[in-house]
Amino acid sequence: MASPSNSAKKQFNFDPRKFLATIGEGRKVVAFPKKQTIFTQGDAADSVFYIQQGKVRLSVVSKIGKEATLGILSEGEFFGEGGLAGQRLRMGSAAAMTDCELLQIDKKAMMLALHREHTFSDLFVAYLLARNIRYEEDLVDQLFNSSEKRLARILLLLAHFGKEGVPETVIPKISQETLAEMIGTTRSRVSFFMNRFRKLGFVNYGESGLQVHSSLLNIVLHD
Amino acid sequence: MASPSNSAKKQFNFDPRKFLATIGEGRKVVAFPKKQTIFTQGDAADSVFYIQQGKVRLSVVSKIGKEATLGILSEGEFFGEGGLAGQRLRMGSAAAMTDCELLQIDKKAMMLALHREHTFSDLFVAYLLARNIRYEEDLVDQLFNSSEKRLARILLLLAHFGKEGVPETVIPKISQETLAEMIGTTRSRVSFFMNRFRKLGFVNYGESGLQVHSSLLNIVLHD
DNA sequence: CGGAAGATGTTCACTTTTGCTCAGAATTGG
DNA sequence: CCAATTCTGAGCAAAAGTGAACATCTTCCG
Repeated sequence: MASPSNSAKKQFNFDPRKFLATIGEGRKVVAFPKKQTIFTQGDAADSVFYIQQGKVRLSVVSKIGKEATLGILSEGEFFGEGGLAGQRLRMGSAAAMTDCELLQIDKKAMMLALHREHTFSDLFVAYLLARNIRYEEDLVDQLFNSSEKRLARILLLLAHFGKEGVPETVIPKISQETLAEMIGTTRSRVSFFMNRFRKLGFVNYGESGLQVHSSLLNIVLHD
Repeated sequence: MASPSNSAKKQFNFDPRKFLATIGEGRKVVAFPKKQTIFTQGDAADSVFYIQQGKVRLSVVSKIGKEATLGILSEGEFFGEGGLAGQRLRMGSAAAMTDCELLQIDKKAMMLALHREHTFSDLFVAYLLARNIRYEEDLVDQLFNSSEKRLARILLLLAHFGKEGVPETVIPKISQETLAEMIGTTRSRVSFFMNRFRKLGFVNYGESGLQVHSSLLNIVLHD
């Protein structure tokens, strides 16, 4: 999975941050400590965020209180862009998973910049395309696969597979609860499959966190 | 659900087709009769389509041959835009559900136009935002709801609810098979729920096709 | 250090869903 | 018009997933 910032660089060969800086008034750098809420479902949707540092979790709560996690975003990604499409209110919540440094851009300033700056517009289009692809893949995954496969896929994605063949450490702390919310199942199910994966040698709990072995791909790829 | 073309018009106040016409070389109008394949999973992804007339179904086939329907698109929507984000091959298939008139735009021409024409770029961004929102909603629906609720939601969306309070006729022909592929369940399940909905008076098979009553919303909204 | 709060591992009775199969209805194309 | 498909409604056993409970483990702090 190419991250949006990477694909933007690859295709257009420039650094997003440089162009974001040219927006001028209507933007500001904001810091959020770990666990802090950035915005909540129901807030006014009058700005867009760009992640300079850290990880952000997007989630939604259903009428009956069930929670779902839509994604975990990292450096170089945008979020909260629903307002640009006319949504008045936030349809979900965003929270800092680590200490974060974000660029908060007013909706107005963002729309002006998109209309004025070719390169910025190119960047944002590249981001939206990448995000579309990711949502589409997540949806396909939900339509096709069992919860065991969905869990395996999310673990591989979180481990940044595809960079090197080397087993890489997953984001140090991610609870089974959050994993369950991402794949749409219960925590006890996640616990059950995690133990199975461990017994089969696909993952292991090292001191530096959870390690994912590429052989886990077998679960995803098999039939 | 606002269709992309509507939201583009609402926000930017212009007609997409006018600007698409300015692309010049690198685009052509193509017609597809009902049921014809437009492109197939695995084809080279070297162009983007814009729907001028008709309805198009996007689908994906899994390794084991299961099929999923990702969406049914209408006039004013783009599809096949994955290539713009660097995808070399089509990740799914597209087929005409009705006789269609499409605008096929070369990837190169599209990227040039996006970079050159402010208004075209604005239009495309609006489309991508709308599409993102729709995918996000579909994903949330999958994460939260049972197949019964997912079916009810899809029926309401297909019936264009929100336009008038009037019960509207669903797209004349949509098989239970396709419905099943859209919500990620089996056809027999769809059959079961459709009968239940009918017995409860939420839908009925009129001579003009399937009619959806707004009371079906109760199924979606009730805990 | 010692709670308190948060994670995790496990179990278990229930529900829901799947994956068939089969037979009748509705459509479609000669 | 008939024959061949393609839909549809049903039923059922097996599989998967749910929700809640409860007993450890860990971590975090005062």
